[in-house]
Amino acid sequence: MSKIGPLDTAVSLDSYECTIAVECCVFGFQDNVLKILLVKRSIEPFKDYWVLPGGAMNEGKTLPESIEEVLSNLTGIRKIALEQVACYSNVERHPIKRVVSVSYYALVKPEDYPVIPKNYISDIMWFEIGDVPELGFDHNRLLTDSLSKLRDNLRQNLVFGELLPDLFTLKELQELYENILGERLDRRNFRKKILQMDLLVPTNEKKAGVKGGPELYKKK
Amino acid sequence: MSKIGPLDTAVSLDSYECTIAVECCVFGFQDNVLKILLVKRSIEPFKDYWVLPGGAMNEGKTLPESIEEVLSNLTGIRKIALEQVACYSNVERHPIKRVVSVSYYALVKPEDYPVIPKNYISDIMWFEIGDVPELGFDHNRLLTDSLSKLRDNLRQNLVFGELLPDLFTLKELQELYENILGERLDRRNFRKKILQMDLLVPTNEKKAGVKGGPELYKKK
DNA sequence: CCCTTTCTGTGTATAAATTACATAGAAATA
DNA sequence: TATTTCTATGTAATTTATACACAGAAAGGG
Repeated sequence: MSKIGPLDTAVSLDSYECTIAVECCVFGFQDNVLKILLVKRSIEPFKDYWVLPGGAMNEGKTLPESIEEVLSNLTGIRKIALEQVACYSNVERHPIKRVVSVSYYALVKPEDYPVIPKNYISDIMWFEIGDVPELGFDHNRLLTDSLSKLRDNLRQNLVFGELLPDLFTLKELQELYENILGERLDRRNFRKKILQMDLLVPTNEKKAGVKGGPELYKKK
Repeated sequence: MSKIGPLDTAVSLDSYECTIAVECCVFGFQDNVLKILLVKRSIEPFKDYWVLPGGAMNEGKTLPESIEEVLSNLTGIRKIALEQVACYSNVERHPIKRVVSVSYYALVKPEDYPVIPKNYISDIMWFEIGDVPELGFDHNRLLTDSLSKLRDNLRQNLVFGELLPDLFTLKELQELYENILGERLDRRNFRKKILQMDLLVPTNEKKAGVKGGPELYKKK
């Protein structure tokens, strides 16, 4: 095989190599607000800054597999649905070395995943979306982009992953929508629209402890 | 700085590194059909296969900058609007070494860019979207994904880049839409919808050589 | 136990957006 | 100049989205 030039599709054996990182916006829904899982770094750079959980892609693993591993190591979160958002390649986005990051988002039920800071993380916490501080690296940007993508997906389909319990009322679902989209919705129109999507099944059970005795639904 | 573990956001100085490639779906519109620019490889792997133009990300350049360089070297195409599509990381997607690819798409006027095969490319050609052969690597998949994204973008906004000349008739625009979306549209409804977007300006000029004397428009 | 509160569940009228569809006029061609 | 083939345009019908009010169910307090 002769010398390989820049036009060749990335086959050059001496082509420039670079660290690839995966970062994940883990969204949760708790106390009736949309939250995001952040971790606090105990090392430089950006020591004591909050950032999105993430880490380097591993040899022999795909990006989604690497994300799963990172999240599993950190939070016990496993087997969650991930959605790829974008790829970030600014040269100076990491102060020490060149890192290209691929971001994903995931939707989980916080109560299913008790979180404990491990490794080089000094703290881990769910933040309300409105209360997110200045993050390390360019992670505010990643979060903004992920939230936009989540909103788009929610508007177009009925995708809310594991943000709700298995059984939920239509009101709970509506509040989830309102929180993510950041706008209020009409109750009757929302019910009409959601039900005619034909993706929910009524269980004929009523939610206890709530006035009016609302019906519980589950995903089809 | 102490030893750095997997949870750290890609700061480890000895973290796994990997070649990153950029691949671009360059769409053009010619002879009234949507086309895609493909190049034929003259080296292994996938020698004599058609693939999307692409190449390794360069040290010190972002991904969009790297794409620009690759395309410029190959086709003279410069300063085009790029849209990021997705990132591909299957371990075995390149038969020789691990390569993670980030794909983009671009929309150009083929007549503006005479293409000549250079470097390790033995041929270069515009293919009709319906006539694309089996491509090297996983590039059929990349192409499919880019086309989906283009369709989505076209449906939602009025984005057709440089696929048309500066001045064009509404009929030409409609045919572009029909070609990309793969469906026929009603002429009157299309005109109504497009014009009320308020993104086109009439020029009060008529296109010569065409019966009916259709008005020429340009982008606002 | 009953009264009050607060939630659920439902329908209809209106407005807005989308779709279907036909004819008269302008430019080219023979 | 007659014919062909294209452009330009409006309206009615349908579908979709929005606004809105009241009766019944469960909980809580006295």
